[in-house]
Amino acid sequence: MVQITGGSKADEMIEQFRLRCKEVGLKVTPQRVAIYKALLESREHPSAESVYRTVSNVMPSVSLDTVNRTLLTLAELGVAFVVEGTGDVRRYDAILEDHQHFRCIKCKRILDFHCDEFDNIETPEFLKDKCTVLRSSVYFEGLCNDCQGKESK
Amino acid sequence: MVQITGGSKADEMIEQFRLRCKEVGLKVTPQRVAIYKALLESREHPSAESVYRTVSNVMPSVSLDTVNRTLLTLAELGVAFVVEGTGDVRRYDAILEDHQHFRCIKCKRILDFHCDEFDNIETPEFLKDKCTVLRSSVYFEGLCNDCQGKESK
DNA sequence: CTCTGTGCAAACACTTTGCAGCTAA
DNA sequence: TTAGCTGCAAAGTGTTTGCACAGAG
Repeated sequence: MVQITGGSKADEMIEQFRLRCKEVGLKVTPQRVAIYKALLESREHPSAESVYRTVSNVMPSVSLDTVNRTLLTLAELGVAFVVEGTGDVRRYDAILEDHQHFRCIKCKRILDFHCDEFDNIETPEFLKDKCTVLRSSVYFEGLCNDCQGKESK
Repeated sequence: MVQITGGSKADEMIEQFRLRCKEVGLKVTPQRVAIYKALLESREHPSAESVYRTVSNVMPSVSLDTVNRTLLTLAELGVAFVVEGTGDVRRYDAILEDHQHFRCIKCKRILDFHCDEFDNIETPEFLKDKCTVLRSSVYFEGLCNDCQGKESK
């Protein structure tokens, strides 16, 4: 849906990425640029493995580890992010009643809360054409009070 | 949709669980009951490891594998579920503009879509007291058309 | 020239699988 | 009795860490 139009827009984003790196004091290595570019061009929320395969085509010497580390770096820089919830161990819930989740990105704790207005999110029509929605939820992410104060990474 | 109302009706829920097992032809083993009970009583969306520790207290002989398998079974039964997105490999996204995600629970693919009304989800006041929300999103889960037809589990 | 970033390999953490003995029905 | 479970151990997958060398600034 969201479209990155044309190649020039991508170039522009890569330029911004370079600036952002310098701003924070990170080196602009060919690997980082290639990985960011691959992520930008991917329309499928790739896993590290998937980005690795793409980057390997243009830079066969790159390692999966570098891809992993770089993607994490990109997320820290704020030029990319981790899709909500992914990367966590599996967690279960026996509460079947409507409720929403807040997840602390530091300690990984999940807080339940409930807000009537979020109970019946309507599935957009165009989504119904593409898939069968079984569950929908509103999801919040951030820092819980316990983790908020602590500066320890 | 199984609707269970009430709060301190753990025994009642366990009874329903027994019935549900029989209904589907699953044996009601002490392990299954203990694991379901532990999950019911936990208020923190536990991981398998966490449930395992709890159950170990009352049944030291259980294995982590059984806990893992049983939790998956509970999710299939519909008496519990996997918290949205958890258990997947980490996935990244370089699109910073507002958009929402649909995730196919079978092939794990993620579809982007965009719906204005979901862009500015307001954080409930009481949540603001408990944590600092950095991101909020509306999330849909189900089967994509490609997986829909296929009966292969 | 210096110090960060990279590639490699080993270590980890979590999950899944195969199998033999056990047990709920 | 017997099909379905469980416990154990091993294998699989994804992620992290430690280290020496390479290359960006």
